[in-house]
Amino acid sequence: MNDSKITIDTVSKMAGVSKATVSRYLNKKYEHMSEQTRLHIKDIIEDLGYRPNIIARNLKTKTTKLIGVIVSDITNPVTVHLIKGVMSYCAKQGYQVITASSDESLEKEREYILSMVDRQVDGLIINVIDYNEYGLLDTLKQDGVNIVLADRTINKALFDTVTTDNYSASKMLVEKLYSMGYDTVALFSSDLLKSNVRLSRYKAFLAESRFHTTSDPLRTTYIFQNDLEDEYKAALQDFIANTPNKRRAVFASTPMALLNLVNAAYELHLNIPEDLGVCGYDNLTWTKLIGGGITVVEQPFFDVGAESANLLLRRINSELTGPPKYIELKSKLILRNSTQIKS
Amino acid sequence: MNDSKITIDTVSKMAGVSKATVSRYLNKKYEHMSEQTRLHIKDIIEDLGYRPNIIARNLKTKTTKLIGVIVSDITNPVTVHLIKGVMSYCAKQGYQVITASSDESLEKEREYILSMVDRQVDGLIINVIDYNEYGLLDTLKQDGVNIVLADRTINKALFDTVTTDNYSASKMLVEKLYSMGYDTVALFSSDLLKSNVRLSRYKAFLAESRFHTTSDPLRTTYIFQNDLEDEYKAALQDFIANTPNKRRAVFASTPMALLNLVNAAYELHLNIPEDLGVCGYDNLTWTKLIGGGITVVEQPFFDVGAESANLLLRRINSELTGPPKYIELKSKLILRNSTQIKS
DNA sequence: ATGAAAGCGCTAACAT
DNA sequence: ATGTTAGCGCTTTCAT
Repeated sequence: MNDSKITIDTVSKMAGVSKATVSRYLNKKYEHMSEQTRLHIKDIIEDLGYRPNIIARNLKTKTTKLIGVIVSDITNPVTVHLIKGVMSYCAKQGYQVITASSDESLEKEREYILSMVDRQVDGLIINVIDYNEYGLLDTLKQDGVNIVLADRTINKALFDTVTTDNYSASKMLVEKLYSMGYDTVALFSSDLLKSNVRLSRYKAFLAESRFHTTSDPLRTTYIFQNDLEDEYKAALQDFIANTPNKRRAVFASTPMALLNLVNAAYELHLNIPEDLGVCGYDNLTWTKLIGGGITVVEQPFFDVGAESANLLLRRINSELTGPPKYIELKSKLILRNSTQIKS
Repeated sequence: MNDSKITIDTVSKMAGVSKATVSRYLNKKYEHMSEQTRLHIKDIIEDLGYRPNIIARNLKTKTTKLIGVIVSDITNPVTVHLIKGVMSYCAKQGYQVITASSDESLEKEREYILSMVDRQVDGLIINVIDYNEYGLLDTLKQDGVNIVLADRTINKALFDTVTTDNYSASKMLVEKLYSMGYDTVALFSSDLLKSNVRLSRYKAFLAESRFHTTSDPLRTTYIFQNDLEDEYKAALQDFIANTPNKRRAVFASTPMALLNLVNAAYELHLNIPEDLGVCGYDNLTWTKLIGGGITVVEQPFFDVGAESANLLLRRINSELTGPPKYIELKSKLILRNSTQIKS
């Protein structure tokens, strides 16, 4: 590949020292080394343009400084920030990242995990498939593989986990809507069974709603199995029809629901925020601009990634021992025009 | 990590054969091997749950089955499809992908490239920083590193390149607008100097416009240095004011420009498509729904990634030799409501 | 059809 | 402060 002829042997001979000394230099073990030889080796290495063979080092040290990241869908805009967070933290610590997208397939997830373990990654950060049975992960853990779960959780007691405060952020959002003056709030959610993240938001909506209204919040809860445009339109029409003369808002608990909701409002010629308050997950680029800005919950996915990496590297270096950590990072509520109540 | 005690040696002893034979089995060199030993080794390996040490293999064979991908910005929604294309193709061929995002920094790009080369990746797919001076890439190429440039180009004559038909797709779009009945088309573009991709679209706009209108197309060309909302609003106002009683359309040549344009139209209470036809790059999720759907050019980024990987792997395996290939993949024009002319 | 043995390029005990 | 040496776990010639 590069001038693979130049090895540590070449350097040691050119420098007139042993391989061991060169190796010490490479690993910055300068303690018992004369400044003279250190400088000399430095020169030789630069002259030669020598670069150590990482593979040989890996074989010897049984550590690769490679972290495997498996995400459920790399195409999801928020996932990318998670990956970026991991990469950013890892880069600082001299680790590199190998990524794979399981595309919501358990089989692929399994395959990639095994393949990464075979490659001797020092640890794994996994954005698991929902309702993973985690048999494989459990086995790997027994074998001493370091694993951190990011965003989606399986079993807090078993695996280090970093996620966001879906429940409390959703509660806070609903609370905020009522306190700003809305008197009825609906939930628009994509299929609940697919994800416990969605489930948390759903539960938060129900729990918080009961503090603010006497009517059954289930009556303004709309779940969409297939995220079809028409379903949203019908649901929104229903909500409007059932809430005449009310100050109403809709909380869309996924980005897809939010986009469909905004579109339904547009098609029904409902003005945001005059006829309808709108808010939801996540802070995607378009939410800043459309409709004069849409109120959203922003999940700190970069931080989730970075914190996952932090946890993982500390486990790897045994700076962290003991039972699994469960870390819930705080989301941010971004108030925008779409929930500016106009009385 | 895993039961690293189990090596090829363990297997060979358990099976009562030599390491060489086991190695042959692992590499599927069954030609000169009795079915009996083959099956026997298979059993032993399964019983033991043995998995070969990839690092040791890499050291010996000087090949890692690892491909490095460096993108300029992993946060860019279209970039992700490129990565996915690479991963998908590589996975099929038994290669894995190591990714890094240079975040538009030449220094980071350089650092990641070197680090990947040190890791002995078998090849590199790079979505280069614009206006890269490519000195490093050139050197690496000399040293025999396989490199494919994806999306952004440097020098067709020097590097295998896979990109999209920015010029011709943009021309086609402008042509389409006029042939559908618009009589004046404006270009909204983010800063040109940052990217030759944008430059191609700009040139295409000018070239094609001259076929359809006698007025100077530069008069309806708006370039935004900073992508500020107000710049877009002012530009749009200007365009509207200068084109009374015209059937007008705007071509936004980047996703950012498109989003800002849609927002400006909204703020100025201009209806799409009644008052203004709108179209642009790229086919992001929100363009499907907002405004009843926005006409866009969809670049085949998944295919760009897959084709890049294809080219690279063929170079690696010497199935492809000779001068650099330059491949331009066709974009797709997706006509939607936003350019439905209403006379 | 299979085995023996050398060696990939590095690190780390152990010596000196 | 530096050198010697024995591997790490594979693959691959060369024998047989």
